[in-house]
Amino acid sequence: MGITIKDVADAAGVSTATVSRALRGLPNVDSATRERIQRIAGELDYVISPSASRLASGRTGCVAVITPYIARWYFSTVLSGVESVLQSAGMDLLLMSVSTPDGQHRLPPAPRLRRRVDGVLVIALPPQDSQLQEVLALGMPTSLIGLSMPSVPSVAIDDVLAGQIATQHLINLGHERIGVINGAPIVSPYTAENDRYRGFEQAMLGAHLTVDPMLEAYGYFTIAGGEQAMTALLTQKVPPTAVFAMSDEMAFGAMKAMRAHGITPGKEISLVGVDGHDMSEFLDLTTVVQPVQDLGRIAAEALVLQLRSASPEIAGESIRLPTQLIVRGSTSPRRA
Amino acid sequence: MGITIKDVADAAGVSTATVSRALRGLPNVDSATRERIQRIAGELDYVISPSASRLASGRTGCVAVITPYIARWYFSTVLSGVESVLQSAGMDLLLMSVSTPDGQHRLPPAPRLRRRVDGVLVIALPPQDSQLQEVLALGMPTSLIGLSMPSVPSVAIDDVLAGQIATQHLINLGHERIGVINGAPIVSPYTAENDRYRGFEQAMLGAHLTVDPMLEAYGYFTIAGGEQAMTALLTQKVPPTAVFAMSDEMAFGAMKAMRAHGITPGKEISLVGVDGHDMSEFLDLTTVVQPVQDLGRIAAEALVLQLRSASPEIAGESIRLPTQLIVRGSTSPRRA
DNA sequence: ACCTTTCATGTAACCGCTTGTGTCACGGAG
DNA sequence: CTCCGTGACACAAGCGGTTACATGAAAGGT
Repeated sequence: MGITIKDVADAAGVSTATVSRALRGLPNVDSATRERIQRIAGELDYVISPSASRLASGRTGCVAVITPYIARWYFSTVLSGVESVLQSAGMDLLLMSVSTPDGQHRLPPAPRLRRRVDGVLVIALPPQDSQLQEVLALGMPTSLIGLSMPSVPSVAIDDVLAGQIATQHLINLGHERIGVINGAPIVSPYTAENDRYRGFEQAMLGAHLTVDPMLEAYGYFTIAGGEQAMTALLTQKVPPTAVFAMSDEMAFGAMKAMRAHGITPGKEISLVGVDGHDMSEFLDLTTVVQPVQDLGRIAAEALVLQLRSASPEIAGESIRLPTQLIVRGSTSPRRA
Repeated sequence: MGITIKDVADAAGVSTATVSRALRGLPNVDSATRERIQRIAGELDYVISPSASRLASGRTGCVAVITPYIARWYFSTVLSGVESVLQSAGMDLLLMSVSTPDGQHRLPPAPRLRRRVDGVLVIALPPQDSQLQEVLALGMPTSLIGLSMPSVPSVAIDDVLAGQIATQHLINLGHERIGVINGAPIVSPYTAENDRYRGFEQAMLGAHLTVDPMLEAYGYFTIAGGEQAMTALLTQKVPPTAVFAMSDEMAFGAMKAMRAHGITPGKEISLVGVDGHDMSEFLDLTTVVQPVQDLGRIAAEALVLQLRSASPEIAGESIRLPTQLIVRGSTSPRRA
């Protein structure tokens, strides 16, 4: 139905091989010939057939992005960074979510990746996740975003440090009874929340403060989760004077719970989050900002580079991006 | 390198044609043969090569989603609905943003669609957008989300009605000087903001209230845009007693501006938005909720249906989804 | 002046699957 | 007992590129 490479070849009076070389910028094509072919291809409005090209060359020019959520701030922001790079690189971005919008598990994406993409980018899937394991077992170029894992290239922040910075900020303000709003207590190393928690512990220990298990609460990484956890903390006999929430969205939920209890964040109780969520400025939340979009961007760049160089086993290195504490109204010195 | 259909055929002692038919559930295959082939394919861990299949059949099994933004709430939420459906339908989702994360224009996506996807889903691109025009000119099955346009199938809410409902709510509360925070004043029909504005006008006229141009302000569809617009309204000699913001994010910005002026939303000035943003409950914003995820879901379902039935010219109908006013603390009766 | 490179291009064999067209055996109708 | 319809498969021609290899002419070395 469409115009094929043969039509272009005939119109230019050359063979399809030459057209193929000319259009892809390969060497050994006379520049005059190349230009003529390009012109004719343009006039004919010729577009290469990806399927045919892929079949013949073995390369798909596709990268899959696998993510647990699409509609959450962190994930969509990473995604936008990834998309930006892949698009400029001329690669197709296949989006696959690991779970339904309702949070239910779905068919594992791994089988759908085989022979379909050249590389995979995985956003914040915990190392022990079975879906992630299957993807890694495919043995194709893969890098992780927002999570580090031994022997797999990744782009992430130093979560231990982030937790440390957030906690140290509260300590510097004179707080001693510091609570934590954490994700579900999964027994797994290498997750962001566990690293942040370790940073918290280190800061506390460094300041000779005790980590009180009574001041820890758990919930989902959502507003509702944070709200629930904060409510639990507030119903303690002696609530904390400051709280470290593992994410900004949890911190928002914590704010909501505080308000419901007549407490103003940054007055009676200080609150610090992690993320640098779009809304954090608006809500005057002190937070450890991470360069979320850059996470995606840099991971995509590294992957593209790896695919281009066709170095199969030179798995890229892991990259750590810096974070930054932004102090706002939700934290203040401990009241006397 | 991988296992091909030929390997399966040899192992099963049949021809590749039979394997192809058996694996795709086509008729005229003995059920015993089919099962044997399926079993062998499973044992061999055979996966069909998409490129080859696409080349031979002419169908790609891909749908492109074109969106102006990825990281904004509305767009990522629509996207999650779309992805959910496409994934269950076994179709690949190609994500393409029309602009960079910084908002700069990018190479038009249309050329990259040809021969690459079977259908296109476009999220909230205004009808006069050149990129949209190019996509439509491709003549492939396309449907629009969040925007209606004559002769192109779409899934959207009734934006006129949404504007009317929001405004009527303010009118019912006794407000007469009602301001509007609108998007940039583009001269184009069919955009969501223009329709919402028309709904606003209709409600005002229906209540015999005058639409005061001095009470209209413009800004981007972001927090910053809303903040800026609200600031403009607040510096009027006689500010409005109520404001209709075209989106929740603009309303958030308006709240920010109000606070900066020592005004509490819902007390001195009432505020209503449109969207049902995740944060609207948290911020106690009255809003006209639209089923954003369903927008994407239903559009994707319609497109899949159309592609399946292979009815090329039966462009699906346009679908209107309902909205719902949720009254919260940001609106209250006009003060005496 | 002759032989070897080098460069531009043509030839043709795939890449792995789909599908229209045959072929053959079987079974019921005449 | 022959004829024909039908179901189950096999055959083979594409689908539209890519690429190793062949070819021939021009350029360069001795």
